Amino acid sequence: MSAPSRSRSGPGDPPRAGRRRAAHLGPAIRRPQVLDATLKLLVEHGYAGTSMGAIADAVGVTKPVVYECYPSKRELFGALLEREEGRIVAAIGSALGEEWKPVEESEEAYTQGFTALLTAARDAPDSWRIVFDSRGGPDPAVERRAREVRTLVVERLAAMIAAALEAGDRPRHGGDPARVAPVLAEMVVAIGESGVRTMLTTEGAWTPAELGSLLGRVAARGIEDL
Amino acid sequence: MSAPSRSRSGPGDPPRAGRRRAAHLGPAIRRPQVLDATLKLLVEHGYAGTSMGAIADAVGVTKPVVYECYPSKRELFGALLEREEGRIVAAIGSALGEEWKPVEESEEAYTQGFTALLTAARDAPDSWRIVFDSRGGPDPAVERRAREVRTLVVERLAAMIAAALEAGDRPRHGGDPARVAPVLAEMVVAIGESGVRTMLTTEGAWTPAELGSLLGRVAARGIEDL
DNA sequence: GACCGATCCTACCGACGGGTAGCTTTTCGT
DNA sequence: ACGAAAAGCTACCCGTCGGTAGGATCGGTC
Repeated sequence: MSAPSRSRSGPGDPPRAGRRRAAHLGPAIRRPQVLDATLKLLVEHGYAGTSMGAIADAVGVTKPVVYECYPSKRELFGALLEREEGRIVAAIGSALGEEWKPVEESEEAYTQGFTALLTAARDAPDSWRIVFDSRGGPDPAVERRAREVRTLVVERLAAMIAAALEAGDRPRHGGDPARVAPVLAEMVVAIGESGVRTMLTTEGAWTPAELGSLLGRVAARGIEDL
Repeated sequence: MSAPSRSRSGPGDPPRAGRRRAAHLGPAIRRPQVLDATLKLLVEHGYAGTSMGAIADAVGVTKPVVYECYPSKRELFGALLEREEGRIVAAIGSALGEEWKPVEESEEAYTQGFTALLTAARDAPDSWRIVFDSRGGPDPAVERRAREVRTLVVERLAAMIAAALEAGDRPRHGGDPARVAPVLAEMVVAIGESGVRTMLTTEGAWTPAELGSLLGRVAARGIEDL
């Protein structure tokens, strides 16, 4: 699970165990295949542990074909991040919704949000891992982008929570909303991540709706009357 | 922040920019220095991105000296993990305490636990990162060990939460405690991690006690009456 | 002040990874 | 059926990395 090297043994680069010549599909078709393979390997072995040769093998092709799709390793991973970032942002958008619901319905709002998030996470878990769990990044620029996405999510959530805190006219115990909201936002995101982990490790024991409901209840109760 | 290469430029291995010969300290003294340097680099660049040469440079020494301390890269990282694992387990022990407090005081129990955790995390943040955020591990064996520590923590917490859920004689909405407790445990751990992140990113804006109190309140309220 | 073991350093090896040049095979239009 | 463009493949370059041999230096001892 951790040895990224392909099954090599010969002296030169090409192991070419009796693999058949790959079909002539062309860069346009190959590019998404390359990204898919890269995503999988990246999650398993990290950036430095993922070699272009291993990616080529995973696609069932040789290195120059990969380089025909992306001119360098950096650009490949940059493109990958961009694609996953798009997926994440779209999912987050639908999970958070555009408007903050009234406080009375906040539990329902959280439940819906978590459910949407968990559904998206179940359908494309690696996309989430790459952003929320990004370490050992490609190079400073790409890694920074990954962190920025997370920061963006947390900030948007923080703004929504701050608005909700201020809207409520009950006594405040937690101090200044502007100070507390970011912490709570970070926490809500963490709760979402914990849900993703739960779904992945228990594999089918929970449905997104079921788990989302549980998480939503906990999050809403924890935050209300703060 | 992401280029693990040392400042090399010459053709061979040794850059030897005008560094002075290191003092004769010996393996026994050097070993902890090597572990410290390795931990720092590991957190920054991941396993594959951390070279023995870079470690040597960080210690202010050359590669053979590092190999005098640990016979291989694998063993070095194994020893590192063992040390950090010990620190973590000790901190967790004091954070969780030995007994589960009555439900009435659960908020206080959580607060104390989080505060202890955050204090430990503040004092040795990298120890935590390496375990909770372990990806691209050294080799299957070592990486597995890292995950086991996390699993252990979550399991112990789950047992305590399950006990607390069953002890409470109030109506249950969340379903079977044995099913719900692991999810909540995962969540509490996630909340703790979010607290660590908050402390790291806001750098001094929160004290462990203050933040621990906030997190404890949220966690306790979220879980009680479930 | 000369010896000696412990310690460190220079210089190197084989393997692997990113990246490329140029040949071979497939595919497709005519 | 044939030729050329498109796509893949082999074989290689160069730099870095894990790891090692053997010479240089330090620090204490007699």
